[in-house]
Amino acid sequence: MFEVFKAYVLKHALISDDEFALIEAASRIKKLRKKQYLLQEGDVCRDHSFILSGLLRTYSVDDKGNEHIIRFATKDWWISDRESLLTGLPSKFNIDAIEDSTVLLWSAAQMEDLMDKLPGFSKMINGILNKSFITSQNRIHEAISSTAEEKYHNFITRYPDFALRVPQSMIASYLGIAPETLSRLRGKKH
Amino acid sequence: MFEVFKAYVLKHALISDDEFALIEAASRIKKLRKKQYLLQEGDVCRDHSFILSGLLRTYSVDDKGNEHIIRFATKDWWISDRESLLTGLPSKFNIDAIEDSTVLLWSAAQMEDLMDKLPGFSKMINGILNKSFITSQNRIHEAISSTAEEKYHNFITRYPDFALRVPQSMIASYLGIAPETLSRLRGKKH
DNA sequence: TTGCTTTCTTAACAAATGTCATCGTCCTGG
DNA sequence: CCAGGACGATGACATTTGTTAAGAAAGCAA
Repeated sequence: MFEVFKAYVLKHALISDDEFALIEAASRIKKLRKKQYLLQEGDVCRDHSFILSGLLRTYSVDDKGNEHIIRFATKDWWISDRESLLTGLPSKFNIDAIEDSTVLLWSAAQMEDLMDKLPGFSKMINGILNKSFITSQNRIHEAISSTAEEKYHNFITRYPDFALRVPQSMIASYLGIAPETLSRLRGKKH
Repeated sequence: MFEVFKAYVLKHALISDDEFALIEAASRIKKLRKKQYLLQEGDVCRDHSFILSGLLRTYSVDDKGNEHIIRFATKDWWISDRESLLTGLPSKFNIDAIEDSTVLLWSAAQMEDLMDKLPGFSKMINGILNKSFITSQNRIHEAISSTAEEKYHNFITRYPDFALRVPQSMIASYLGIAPETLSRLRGKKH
């Protein structure tokens, strides 16, 4: 399974076999069944996770019991609560598996160590962080400037795969609208 | 004016005087009058900017001429369009000065060079990027899970300074609501 | 299969927000 | 100093969205 990760890294950086050996030695593998938590609200997030297979989501639950999905993540994506990871404080978010999944884990300390020892790896990780930030900015832009219909259209255009693998109520949650509203939008002619 | 930047950096990293000399040599200073653009939609963003004084905003303008403010930024904050900076493609956003401002600039190439040569500086910049990403995630969370009233309340709590220096119509734009809606929310008792 | 759960749709109504227009105040540039 | 513009408040009305409830269709487990 580590091969999936290796193939991913080689798309972004030049890493030698010796370096991969270090990275692999510091990693753990974890299998998750559907609905299983990778991180639960109130716990401290201790690991960076890379998804080898499956589909996960990050979400919060409010006072009324409503779930709010911050993001979905699938093969070749990273997932964690960076805030909890950085501060060591309990997480506000849950991460769980929407489908049976497999992830690679590195503790914060291990990741820090790897990044100090392997500049190429560090540069890659920070490049990914930069792209993640850009994606976030664009999502914020969309959230404040688009109608619900536009948001939905953009979602299925940008993530056609998720649209097939995820129930519509979760898409509504991701977009910040009620599931009934999404159902109505879909019913309308364009 | 470079002293403002130096004081900021020393709060986050250990940088020697020699290193500061390098950083300063690569920088340019720019003064902006109120309403002056730092970046205009359609232009390529070429610089990382650090704000020495004043207040700026990043925003887009839609088909109907409505402005949507992605973020405000003031002294000791960085501002740029990271997407345009990374890709070299024209920016979707405008950045302009809400107050007379002064900024320090580094071109993308200069910044890259500095980060390669100065690991401590690089680590600091990436640490800031990490925090920016966390802030973005929290804003996304708020956008999809809070009412307009909660968003406004959070804004004035988190950024009391901006609430005083920025017209309410801009706050409304930042929150993604019509200025009339914000005016009504304010009119209501808490 | 059968029964249970999940998912999605639809309807009726309430609440929130947007749009358009008007008005008064402040303030600032000429 | 004055006039025009920016800013904010408010009202009337339209539109969108949330809420509650009910039911149909599909999937899943015993």
